[in-house]
Amino acid sequence: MPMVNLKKIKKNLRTKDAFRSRILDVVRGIPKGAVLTYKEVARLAGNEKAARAVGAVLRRNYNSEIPCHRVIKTDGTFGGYNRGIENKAAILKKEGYRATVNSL
DNA sequence: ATGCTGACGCTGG
DNA sequence: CCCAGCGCCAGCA
Repeated sequence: MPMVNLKKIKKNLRTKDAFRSRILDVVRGIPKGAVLTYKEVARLAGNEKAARAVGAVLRRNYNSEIPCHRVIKTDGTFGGYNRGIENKAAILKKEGYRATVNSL
């Protein structure tokens, strides 16, 4: 049973891997009825300039525990969705989202 | 290592 | 209002 390699863990914190998990963490925390923009998620994940990368990560994520349908564009449009853009719109409507949660 | 691509964002025209 | 041009970053060939 090897003990945890702190060095490696620490290094991971500033790696793309970490960035990715932070994104997922953030998205996982979006409450029902609310939505965040890609930019917001990027900021909460540590890099405001990485909005585009956020999309890239979410696009490749298929974990149903992650409500990636609650992430939309800054201009208010939906953006894309793995399981069908229509589905995304439908779900959001059903959840009755109001505005973006900038205060997180 | 290098070059494209894309669920983005902002500035102009 | 619509669109092209740039900048940005991670993912992948």
